[in-house]
Amino acid sequence: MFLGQYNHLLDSKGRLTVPARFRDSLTNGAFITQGFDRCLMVLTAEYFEQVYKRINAMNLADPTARLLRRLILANAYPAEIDKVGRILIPQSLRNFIELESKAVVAGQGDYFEIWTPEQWEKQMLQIQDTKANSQRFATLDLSNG
Amino acid sequence: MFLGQYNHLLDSKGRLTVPARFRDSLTNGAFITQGFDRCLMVLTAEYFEQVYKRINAMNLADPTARLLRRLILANAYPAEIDKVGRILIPQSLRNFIELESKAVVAGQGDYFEIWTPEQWEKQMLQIQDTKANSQRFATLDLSNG
DNA sequence: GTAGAATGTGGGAGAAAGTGGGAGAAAGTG
DNA sequence: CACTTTCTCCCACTTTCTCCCACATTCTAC
Repeated sequence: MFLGQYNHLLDSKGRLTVPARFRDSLTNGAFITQGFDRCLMVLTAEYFEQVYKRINAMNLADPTARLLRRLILANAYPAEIDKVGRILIPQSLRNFIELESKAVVAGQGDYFEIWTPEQWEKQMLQIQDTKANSQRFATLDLSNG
Repeated sequence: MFLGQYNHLLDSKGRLTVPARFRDSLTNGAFITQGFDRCLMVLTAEYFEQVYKRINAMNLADPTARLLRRLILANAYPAEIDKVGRILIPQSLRNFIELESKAVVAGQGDYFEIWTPEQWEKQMLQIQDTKANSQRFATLDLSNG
């Protein structure tokens, strides 16, 4: 399970070190893709397979389905971990979130996200607004069982 | 599986380099044809067979079926990969999407698409309209498990 | 507190990928 | 049948990528 946040650096070749605690979950392979909001998502192969199956089940004749397909698949890449635990982030994805040297890696349970420090900062401000929080999540069901 | 997007150049003879990561899937042959929307589709031989069978099973008395048949079959060509990994894009298909020098190659899982940068840009803008997305994604249940 | 291991970062060299063009073969035309 | 044009196969060059090693810092155990 991916938990916690880490500040890591990208090197000049676009490589990012995956936090050591995350690596065990990626031994069967991983995929990196555009996330919701201005961030990237890294998924385990298993999780990505699920998403892929759902997309593949959609009707090619439906224009919206084709759009969705393009969004997900044309922005997804297999993420291979090198010997010292880094993944290469494709140029097109770096462009999408305007990622340069500094990155925030944030665990999200079944997957993790990659942010620029600036965008992450904004997220944190939203999240730390406790007044807003007291109302915001009311509609979500967090009951147990 | 075809994933990711690549910006490649066509040379003066209309040849396009297939991304190296895509080539393994095309060793049994490939077909190129007009896609839905203003793009071209490149299919593996296996996948093309499937599509062909499905089209063949359609009722010839149905005008829409005949249209689809013409769209796909009359615009399909076998695509042969040369020694350095390029396919020749037939003139008629280049005309259809007004393809000149620059092309975007976009993975779509079982097949991949070829776009002009301009048309692809339009697609991406539509897709990244996040408000619309929240609705589109609702149809694709991304919850895990 | 110290030693050894683990983690994060940087860079070089060889290999692979992408692009361009020439010459002979094949196809089309009068 | 001769001629022109298009196509196909081959080679060459440049750029990018990938694999490998090296180093510094942090963490862990004793």
